Amino acid sequence: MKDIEKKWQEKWDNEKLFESNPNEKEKLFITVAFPYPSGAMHIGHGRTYTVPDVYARFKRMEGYNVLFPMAWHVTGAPVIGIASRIQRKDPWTLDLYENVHKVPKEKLIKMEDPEYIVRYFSNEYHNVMHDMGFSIDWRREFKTIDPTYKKFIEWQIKKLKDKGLIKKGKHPVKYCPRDKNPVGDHDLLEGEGIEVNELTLIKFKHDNEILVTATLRPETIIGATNIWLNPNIEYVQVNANGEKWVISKDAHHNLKNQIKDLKIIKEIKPEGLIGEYVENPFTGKKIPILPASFVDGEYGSGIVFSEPADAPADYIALLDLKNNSELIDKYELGNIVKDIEPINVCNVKGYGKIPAAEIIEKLEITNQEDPKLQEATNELYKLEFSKGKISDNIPVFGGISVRESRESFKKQMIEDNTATIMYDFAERPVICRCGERCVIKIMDNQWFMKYSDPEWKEKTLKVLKGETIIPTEIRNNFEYYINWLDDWACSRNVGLGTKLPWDNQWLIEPLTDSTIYMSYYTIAKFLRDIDPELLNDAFFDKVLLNIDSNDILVNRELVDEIQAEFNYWYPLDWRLSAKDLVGNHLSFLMFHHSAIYPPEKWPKGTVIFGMGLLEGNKMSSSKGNVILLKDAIDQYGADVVRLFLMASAEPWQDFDWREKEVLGTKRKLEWFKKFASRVEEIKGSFLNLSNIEEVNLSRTIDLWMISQLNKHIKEATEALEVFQTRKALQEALFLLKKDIDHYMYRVNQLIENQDPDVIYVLSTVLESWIRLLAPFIPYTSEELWEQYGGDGFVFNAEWPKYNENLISEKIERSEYIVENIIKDISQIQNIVKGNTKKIHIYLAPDWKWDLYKIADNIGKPDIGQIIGKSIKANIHDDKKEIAVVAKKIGREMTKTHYIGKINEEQILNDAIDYISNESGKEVIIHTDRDYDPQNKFKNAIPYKPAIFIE
RNA sequence: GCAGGGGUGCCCGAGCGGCCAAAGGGGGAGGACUUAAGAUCCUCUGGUAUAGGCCUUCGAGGGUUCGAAUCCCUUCCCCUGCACCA
Repeated sequence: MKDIEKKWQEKWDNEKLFESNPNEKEKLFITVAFPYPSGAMHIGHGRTYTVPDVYARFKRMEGYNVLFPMAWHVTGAPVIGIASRIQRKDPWTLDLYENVHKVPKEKLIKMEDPEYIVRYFSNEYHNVMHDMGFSIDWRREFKTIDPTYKKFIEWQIKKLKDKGLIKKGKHPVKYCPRDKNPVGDHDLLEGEGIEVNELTLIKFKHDNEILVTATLRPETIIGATNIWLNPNIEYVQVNANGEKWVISKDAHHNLKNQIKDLKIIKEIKPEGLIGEYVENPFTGKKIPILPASFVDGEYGSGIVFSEPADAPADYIALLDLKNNSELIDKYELGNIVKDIEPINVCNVKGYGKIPAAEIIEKLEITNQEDPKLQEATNELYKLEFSKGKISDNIPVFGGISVRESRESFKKQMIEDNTATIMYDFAERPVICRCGERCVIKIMDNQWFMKYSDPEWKEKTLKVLKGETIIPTEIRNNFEYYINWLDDWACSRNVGLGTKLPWDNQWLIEPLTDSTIYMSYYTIAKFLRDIDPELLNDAFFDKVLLNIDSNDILVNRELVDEIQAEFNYWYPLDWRLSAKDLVGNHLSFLMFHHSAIYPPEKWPKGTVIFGMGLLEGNKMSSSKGNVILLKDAIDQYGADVVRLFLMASAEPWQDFDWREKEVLGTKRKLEWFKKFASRVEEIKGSFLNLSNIEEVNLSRTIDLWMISQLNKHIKEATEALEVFQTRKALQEALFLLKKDIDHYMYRVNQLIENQDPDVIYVLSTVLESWIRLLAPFIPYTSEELWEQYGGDGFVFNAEWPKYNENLISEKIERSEYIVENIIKDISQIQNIVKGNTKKIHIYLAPDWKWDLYKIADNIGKPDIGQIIGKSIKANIHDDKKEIAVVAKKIGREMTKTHYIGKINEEQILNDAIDYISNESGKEVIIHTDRDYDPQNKFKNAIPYKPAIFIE
């Protein structure tokens, strides 16, 4: 197995079969999203890259000049994190890379260098892809940190900036203060998937300082009855742009990343504030500061205002306090507390004036420490947000939906400088892998791609409109995402990558640097030999956009050649990628193509992939639940892996790697090889497939086999055209094999006699079959092709053509009738259980065929009409019998379509030995009622002869 | 919550108005071959029936139709994505 793989790899490489250059043939350019090589390649990746390879090989056999390139996306931050974790000897990371990614120890220590990591894995990817037999033109391979590629990216980003599609702004990110880095979910020890909430900070004046409260519901400011402080946590006074804010100490830890120069002035004792009054900035009303234990110092600002009508926590805290005489006495709050009552703010169906009170009662919450409080808050929050309205008694906003009013309140208060925005995690804790508590940091001076720009969106939708999307359902997703995409932060301050040409402190974000790189493939083989310094904007303007200038530094002839190559291959015919990239990468691709290229260079098709499962569970490197592709190849062979991956699911469906089924696939492949040698064995001499002796077939079963072959070729071809690899293999391998099994079983006797027709049929099947499977199992196919006299490489062979004339419905029906008779006989024998000797088969007389035809013309089982027309046509004398048969045919016709009269007598005589063998009885065929002791002849109808067993 | 996609026989999955008791795998049962095992091939794998039939089934309920797994409505459940991350 290994030997054969090595043998063909060498031959393919030596012949440079995969190197594609412009020629007179029709071109086809196909790419898959390039991998980010931060780990070893597993079988999930194997599927991703096998699909385009199969398609590329198929299309080459169809006569296209196909370009299938590959490169490595190494820009970005993850490897930086990995490298530093390896440097830190983080046990989890070391274990992952040693045991899951199987990096040898001596290489692992070198992975303290992020560039080494991507070098190591891209190299490994390359080798595994080579072993898989992928027909990649490796001359065009590159990494996204190559100096020449960086030049291309600089050109691209400048183009977008010139077009006004990039702007400055700021954005909150999850951030680790110790690593001084933004963190993604994969960088977290705890808190994966936790969302970031936008909170409104509302400022309540207290003397010369401001108590800053945080809320998700700024509209409830109208119903604020008091402020809650937690006497058990630490508070500080900080300087915020000249204002003196009071917030919790923990809040300062987070907020100093969001507000510039947020310096602590002094510590504040919360006890001193309790019982004091502050001013509601919206209403001007004075409200008291009161103690509450539910207030979380880590969340928001560590201070909240109380709106007991709609916030269950506020409501219960108020009750708690009213009943807590100890606390009231301690702070001397008696007079203050007793007067506080909830103020109605929202109305929502199903609740009265004080929704918070009702939900607390419903969930049986008894105090502010109750964990169910969260549930109550969430439920009411969602309900009021989606269905609530501001109460009519409230001026200006009365009757407006909660959803709308929230924005108005927020906007107005921010304008009045009585509020501002902050961000916080929806839940806690969020811990970085380094062990540090994460915060939300506002990255300012960020650069953004203006994906919100309506004109750009519109143009992008045009790109989408011109594309074929497979599967078609995904088109809706694209539309949705393109419309929904907001401005995208396209600059980063850590990671590998290209710097922003006009703002050197920033790196270009990795999804932004990989949007039109498919164009780079077409010219990469030239650029690798050119000094990057010569690759200025003028060069790319000329090559990619045909904008001429005197600034081009590269030799003009070469520039022309490069430009011609780009124009030959572009636009991209197919882009393949995984589902999770629909909302970003694949949409960005459309955005950027629309912005930079003219319509004739816009992409033409996109295919979306599903995920991989392993024995029914989600595949995941970080959880160790993967099988490395390398190991799979070693264990089963590349062809088996390819075959399984292509056969078990369509590309866009999730496939499930199950060892039992992989082994089944392996057996099928072995069967195929054996079949080839079996054909030669039957022939008894050297089998030369390029020189099959023609014969004239006459037996139904031989014609049937040829018909099936052509049918399967047709179906497989049509399926492959639209990337249905599973369906294609279903036809080209499994169903065809089933038919071959059946055929060989049927002609068993003839095989022994070396019947020339059978040899012809089998040779013809084999010859087409090897070509049919060549895109899927290239090694096996080349080997068999060579062994049985194929011409040249099967790689270059012509894709098998089906002959529509050889696909015959009547032939197919004939075999169906034979099989049905055998099935019916066995069924009857099962029921009667008696001793039987002979089987009589009665064929339908001509007039019943006429009747079937009349019924078919009517088109539906309308018995009355069938009888009427039949009598009128005078097909038979006995009108009663016509009625009986019409009823029968009426029932049958929906199941068995009329396909014209066929010669049942000949068909059954052809198969009489077979039927007799299968049933173990003597078989007699009758065309009349000469011998009909049980009156069965009358049961015979077309396609369904009557049976009598005696 | 919003958006998209699904629920099919023991399991995975095809089918998306009548050839549907429902392709193809896997698993199971029986048979042929073999000293045996494996591999391979054949048959069966919803129920029932002494003549090829009948009955029940494609998440649940209702409807359209001569006819529904397939179309429409209602309902329950599951999966994926929701961004600054490749």
